[in-house]
Amino acid sequence: MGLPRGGYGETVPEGISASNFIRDIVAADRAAGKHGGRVVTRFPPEPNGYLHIGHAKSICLNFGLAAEHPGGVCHLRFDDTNPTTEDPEYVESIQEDVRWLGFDWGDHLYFASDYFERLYTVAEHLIRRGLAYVDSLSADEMRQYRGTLTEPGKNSPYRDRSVDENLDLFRRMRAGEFVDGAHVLRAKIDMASPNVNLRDPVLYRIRHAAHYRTGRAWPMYPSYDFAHPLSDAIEGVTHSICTLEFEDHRPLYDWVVAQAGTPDRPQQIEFARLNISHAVMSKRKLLELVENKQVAGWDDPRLPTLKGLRRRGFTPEAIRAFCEHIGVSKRDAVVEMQLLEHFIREDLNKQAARVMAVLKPLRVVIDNYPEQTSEELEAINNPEDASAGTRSIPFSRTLYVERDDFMEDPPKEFFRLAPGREVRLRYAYIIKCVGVTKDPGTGEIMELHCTYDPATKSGGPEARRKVKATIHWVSAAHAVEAEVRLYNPLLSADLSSISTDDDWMAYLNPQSLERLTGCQVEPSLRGAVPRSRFQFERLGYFCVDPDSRPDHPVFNRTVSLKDAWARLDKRQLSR
RNA sequence: UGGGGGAUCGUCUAGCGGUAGGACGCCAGCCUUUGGAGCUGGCUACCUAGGUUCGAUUCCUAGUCCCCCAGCCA
Repeated sequence: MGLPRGGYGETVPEGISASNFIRDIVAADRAAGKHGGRVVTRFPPEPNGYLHIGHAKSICLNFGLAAEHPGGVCHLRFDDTNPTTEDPEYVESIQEDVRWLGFDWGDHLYFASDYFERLYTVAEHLIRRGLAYVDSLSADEMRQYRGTLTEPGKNSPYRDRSVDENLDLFRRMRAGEFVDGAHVLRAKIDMASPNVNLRDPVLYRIRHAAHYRTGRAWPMYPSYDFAHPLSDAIEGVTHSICTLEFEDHRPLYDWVVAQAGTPDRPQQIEFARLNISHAVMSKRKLLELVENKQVAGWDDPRLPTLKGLRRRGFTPEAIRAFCEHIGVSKRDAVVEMQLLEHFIREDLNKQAARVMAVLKPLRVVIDNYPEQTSEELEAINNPEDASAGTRSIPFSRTLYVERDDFMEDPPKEFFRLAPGREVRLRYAYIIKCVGVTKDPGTGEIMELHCTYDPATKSGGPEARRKVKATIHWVSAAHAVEAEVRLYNPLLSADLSSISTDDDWMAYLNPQSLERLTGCQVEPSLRGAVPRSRFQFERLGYFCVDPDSRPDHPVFNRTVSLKDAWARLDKRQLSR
């Protein structure tokens, strides 16, 4: 399996690529020899936050496109044109996340801030050609002059300043002679345009702020609408792929790109951003969650950030498969969380070693099993992968089973353990429940007494005897105590269905995190390394959290197994 | 009421004038020492109304609904 790469000359066939409208455009352009037959894309984050799965869609699209075409390249460019929001921490984090996802930009790491001098030159060029002017309206006044969606704007009184005056003012802006907000550089396009983005957009604003890379070298900074198209042009990007909200910036993009003076002009193509049901995706809301301590941080496993998903136990392969599967279109879409879960289950089913872990332990004593002794049983590590081999697990007189696997008065659809009933202990024996010990005060079930049938041992003479259910267990004396964190949807409703955005926090699911302590896991899990992934048989996929310590293992549930019993249980069961 | 986009199973998506396909999900069954996985079968869709055409999801016209835009954010 080849990993998608951004370097020249590398092709990557990874699975089957479904067609989408952007793939079609790029392929057609290439076939037609447009852009000299090159394919150059870019992933252009602003380093002002952490990446989430929505970014993964864009990353997969851009790097994927480059990888699909011989000689294709995908750049990683930081669009760092706003010093007040950006931080090198994010630059690091974003690179780490893109790499973790499995992509490689090779030598093609760029920063818009590296182009500041060149951008400045283009701006002066625009001024000389009468295509840009220094405006001295206040922000408030500018808003008024801009008009509204239905009324045209009107020209600023400064719009007709001479080239010389503009040049002088602009140079003094650069020299730092003016305070923030005193002037801006605007493109001279059309204040009456029905597209408000064309009503003389701001190209430069004065901002006496230190930039994390250029420091105090610049007292003014280019806006996105100016820096982005030019950066694309400078880098020789052929296809500049962005999200739908930039659709009506495209005429401006083209206008700016035409000023770059580059032999080839990049083309902007827009697609719909990713939404996932019951997930918090907006930067603002994620920040709110983190700042209000509703979650443990940006890597909280309940968050759709790449760091959160990684800590949750997701694999890059599953995320890439998901991104490939959801496709690319221009419709506002909400993908169901179940689809993401499907892809992580599919991947982990193939990869993850099976182990036994009891989350809510109920003590079981096998009355007819000898005391002070134990035996080793052989267990299969992964039925999907014979090469994963086997391991041995200890069995003894006192065990733990899942409390949910016993019912004193079960409905007929329940075929696990109950008084007088038999079940198989996975890889061990068939046992029969012969007694229930309860707390005399509370009536709570404290312990089960069972008998075992030695002939039913796995591999033994009656091993093939059928019982209705097989349950997991651990030997009490050998088990390792662990903490297990279960995650449920962060939101109890779909944000897209909520009318007012203000009180979205009211929809936070108070049960989104369940911390289980006193769990009992099989001894092979002792010392499991952080981030390693397992299937806890019959329960789900779990990974070792970085919070784990040798004496205190902590597991995160990545996703539960599909559970036919849980489905039955939801419908009202007949007793 | 300006401009730019978008409407196909419950969800995501394919289709490019010729029987509307796939995936998730759901349902039923088989299998099973994970009520997992796997296997088999089934379920449900072209926003509306006109028109063009032998034939329209596709082309045309008129509507309807949804999203985005009035930062010196990106």
